[in-house]
Amino acid sequence: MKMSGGVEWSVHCLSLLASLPPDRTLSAKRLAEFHGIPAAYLTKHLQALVRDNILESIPGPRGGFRLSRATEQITLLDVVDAIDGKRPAFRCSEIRQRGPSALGSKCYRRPCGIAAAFANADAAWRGSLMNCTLSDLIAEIPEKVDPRQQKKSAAWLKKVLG
Amino acid sequence: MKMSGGVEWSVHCLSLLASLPPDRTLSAKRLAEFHGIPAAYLTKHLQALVRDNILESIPGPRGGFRLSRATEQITLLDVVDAIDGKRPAFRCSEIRQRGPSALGSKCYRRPCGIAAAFANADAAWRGSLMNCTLSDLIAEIPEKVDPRQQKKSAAWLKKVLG
DNA sequence: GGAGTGATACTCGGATATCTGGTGTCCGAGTTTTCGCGG
DNA sequence: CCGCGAAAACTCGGACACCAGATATCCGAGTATCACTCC
Repeated sequence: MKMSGGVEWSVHCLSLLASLPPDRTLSAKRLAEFHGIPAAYLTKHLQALVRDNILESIPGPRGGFRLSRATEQITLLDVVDAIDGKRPAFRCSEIRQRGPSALGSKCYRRPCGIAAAFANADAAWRGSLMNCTLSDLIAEIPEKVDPRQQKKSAAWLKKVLG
Repeated sequence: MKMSGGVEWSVHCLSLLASLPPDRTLSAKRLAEFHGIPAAYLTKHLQALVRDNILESIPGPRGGFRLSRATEQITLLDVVDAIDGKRPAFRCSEIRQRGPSALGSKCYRRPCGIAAAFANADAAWRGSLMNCTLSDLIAEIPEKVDPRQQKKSAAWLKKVLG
């Protein structure tokens, strides 16, 4: 079980986009350059974020992407749902309805106990992700990120925003 | 993000194995027949359970598989780890160490805040699975499974064990 | 009748194909900017 | 000097290859059983 690597890219990009002035944008090319990742593939994921109303895209020169909502209104769960899909990891294939001791389909109105247990775990996971907003992640940058890197990032931003 | 379908098969098989008398076994062929799933592929997953000391395998005629521990000592997390692997779904690729504003590798002793957030969610998920034992699942069978199916299962077991 | 022995049938176990989904890349549609020209 | 217009350059967006891991299968190694033979 592996989550798409695009989730990690997306969260880092959102964090960077949150640090630029209002109404300014960064193109997919710039975002990819900053993180050292392939631009074309990153674009694919950014489009998914646009579809879920997490980012806004501006076409043309001086265009690019910017946050569509306040950082407090963007949770990690939103990003995971947009990139990796909303379907749970465990999917009940109803094998209890197969085999020699199965009954008719009408006898299985109650959910399978095994599927329910995994649904609980999934809910706990989603709950944890839902409680972590982009704002929370940004708030802990000053204490967790090396000040020198913060300086370099700010300088890079100043240069490309020119 | 999708978990291996073998996890579902495994839990169902473990539940069935828990219901047979001590020192009796069921072969992979029988287990597959009961659940209506391909036997050869099921064998692959059962072998993984043997490797993690959840099942014991007996070779030869009248051989098969049986639980290696008490049902209270087998959690859903044990099964997931055995079948799907112990690696977390989110894997930090350390993209913070890449790009134009990165520093030397020695400056990243603290874990990435984003990875930490996902690690928390993963811990919540694992905690939920760890708290659900095979014994718990079996305990709720009488109230959740149609009595007719319980009858048919018992009859099938009696036949193949005969 | 009982014990020994060989063949047998059934089991697990690992090595081998196939296939879906994620990964990565490319080219086209659209829009804003910008440069040049004319008034 | 100012307004207009066309070309250009840069952007996003979706369509097209590639690759890894899961899915599915098969054949070989090993062992308890069973039948047969011999004592």
